[in-house]
Amino acid sequence: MNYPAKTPHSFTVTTPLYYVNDIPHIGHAYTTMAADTIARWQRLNRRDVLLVTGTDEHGQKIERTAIAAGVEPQVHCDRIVARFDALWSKLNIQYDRFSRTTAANHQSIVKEFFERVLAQGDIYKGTQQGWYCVSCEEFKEERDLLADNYCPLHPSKQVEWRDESNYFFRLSKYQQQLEALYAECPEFILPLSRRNEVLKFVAQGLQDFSISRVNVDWGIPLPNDPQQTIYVWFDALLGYVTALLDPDAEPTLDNALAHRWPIDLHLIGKDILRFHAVYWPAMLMSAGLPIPDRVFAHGYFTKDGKKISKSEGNAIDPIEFVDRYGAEPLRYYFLKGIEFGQDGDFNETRFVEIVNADFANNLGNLLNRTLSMAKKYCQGRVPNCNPEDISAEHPLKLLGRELGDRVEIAYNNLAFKDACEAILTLAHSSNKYIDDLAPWTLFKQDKHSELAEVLYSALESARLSAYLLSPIVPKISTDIYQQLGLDVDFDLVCGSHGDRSHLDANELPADWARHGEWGILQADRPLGSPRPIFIKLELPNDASG
RNA sequence: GGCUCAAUAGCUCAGUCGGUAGAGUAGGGGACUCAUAAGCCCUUGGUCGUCAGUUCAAGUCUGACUUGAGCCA
Repeated sequence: MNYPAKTPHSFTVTTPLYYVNDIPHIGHAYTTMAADTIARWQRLNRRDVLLVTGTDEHGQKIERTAIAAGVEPQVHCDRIVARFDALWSKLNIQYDRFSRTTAANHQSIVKEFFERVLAQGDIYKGTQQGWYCVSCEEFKEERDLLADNYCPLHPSKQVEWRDESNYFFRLSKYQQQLEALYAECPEFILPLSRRNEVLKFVAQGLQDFSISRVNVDWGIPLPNDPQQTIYVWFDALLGYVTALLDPDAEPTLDNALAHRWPIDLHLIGKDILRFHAVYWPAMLMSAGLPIPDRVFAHGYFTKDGKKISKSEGNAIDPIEFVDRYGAEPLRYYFLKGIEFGQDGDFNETRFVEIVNADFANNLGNLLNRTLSMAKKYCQGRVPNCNPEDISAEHPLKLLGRELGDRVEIAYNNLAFKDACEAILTLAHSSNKYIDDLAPWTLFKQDKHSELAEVLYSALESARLSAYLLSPIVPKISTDIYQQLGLDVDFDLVCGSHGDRSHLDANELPADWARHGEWGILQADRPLGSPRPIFIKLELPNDASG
C-alpha cells in the first residue's frame, strides 16, 4: 500500500520510549524538555503537532527487576510509568501520546510488522552464541569484557553465556541502501559528529542481528514461534508506530501510518543512536516504509565536571531540583546553558547565575521598569504610538523585525542556545535604548510623543521576547503577556492539543498570527500591574563550585 | 589496541578565505535613577594545550606529542 504523504501542516516528534528499569533521572528529563520545546514551537507556528513519549517495558532486565521487587512485571512497569508521568507533569511537559510497549494495540502492530518483514524474507532462524549482558540486553565481544566477564558498561554485572537458537534480521542486506540513505539525506543523522560515527560504523560492514529471545517470558511472542519473544529493541522502536494510532482506531499498520508517517524528528540521547540510525531505518526498509526525516542525538552532561553516576552519589534528582528551583529555570538552563548536541556540564552556581542574569536582571527588569514608567507617565496604558510611524532605522524595530526569522532558524535547527541568545540581545538592546533616551527626562521636558515611542518600543520588545521564549518558559512568557494586558496563556495555545477544546475556548487575539513580528501592541490598551516575573534564585549556603 | 573529535579570559563558548584575539557571565570602577542595587557605560583577565614546520604573516594550515571526550555491533 502507498501511504498518502503526510500533510506539510503536521509535525511529529518523539522522545525515546524510556526503559522502565529504574525511576526517571535528569537525562530523561533533558530529552523530554527539548522535545516539549520543539513541539511547543511548532504549535506556536500553528502546525498540527504530535509529541510522542512513552516507555519501553519488555525484556529480561525488567522481568528480573520485577522479580527482585517481588511483583509482577506489569505491576512494576505501572509503578515506574507513574513516576515518569509525575515528572512530566512537574516539568510542564505536554505530550500528546504516551506509548507503552505493553499496550494491547502495540502487540498487534508488532506482530503485523514482524510478519511483513518475515514475508520479505528478512527473518531467518540461526544460532547465537556468545556473552550476553542482561543490563545492556546485548551480546558482547569477549575482547570487550572486563576481568572475570564483567560487562564494561555495567562493571557490577557479569555477562552470561548464551547458546540460543534465535531468529535473525537480515541487517547485512541493507548496508548499501542505508549508505545511500545517509548520502541522500545528509541531515538524517544530526549532529554531524554523530553522523560520522554512524557512517564509520556502517562502513565496517553490518552483521545480521538477533531479534528474538528464548527463555524470556516478558515480551511479545513471535507470531511464527510462540516459544520465543521479540527482542526488546525490535519491539520498542515500533512503539513509535503504535503511538500514531488514534485511541479508538483498529490497531493495524495501515491505520497507524495513514496520516503522520514518516515521523519528522526522533530526539534521542547519543547512547541509542545506533538503534535509531541503523537498525530502525533498515527495519523500515524491509517493511517497505518511508524513513523518518531526522534523528537528532543530543549529548550527555556532567555534574561539576564529573560524570554523573549513582555510585558517585552525584546524581541530580529532577523532582527534588524542581521543588527547590522550579521547572522553568531548569528548562531554561538545559536549553540555553548547554549547546544542544554537545556534551555539557551542570553546575549549580552557573545555573543560578544564568537564570538570574537573563530573567531577573535583563528581561524581567526590562519589563518591570518599562511598565512602571507606563503606569506613571501613560496612565497604565500602552503608550500612544503607532509602530508603523516608527522609523525603520529605530534600533529596536530594526532588531525586532529580523529577530523572528533568526529565532525560527535556530529552533528549526534545535539550536536552543542560539535562539535564547538572539532573544536576550533584544532585551539588552532595549535596556540600553531606555538608558540612552532617558524617558524620565523626556517626561520632565513634556516630550510626550518621544516618550511614547521609547516606552512603546521597549514594551513591544519585551512582548516579542516573551512570545519567542514561550516554547522554553511558557509560564514566564504568559506572565509577561498578562502584564502587557494580553490575555494569552501559552500553555493553552502551545500545550498539548490532545484536548482541542482548550484551544477553541481560549480567545486568542485577532492578530495572533502576527505575534512573531515586531509591532503588535495596540496604543491605549490597558496594561497590567508591574510585578516581578522572576524572583532571583539563591544558592543554598553549603553549595560549592 | 584502531579510529574520530576537542583543547581560546575565573566560567560557558564564538572566531569565516591565514592578515594586530571576541561575546555572555563573573570581578573592578564610573555616571544616572524609571526599575527586582536591577540596568547603562568603562575596565582587569588570554605565550589561543606543548614542540617543531610551511609562510612576509598561523588561534586558523602540516606533523609529532600531552590531556580529555567519544565510537569500535
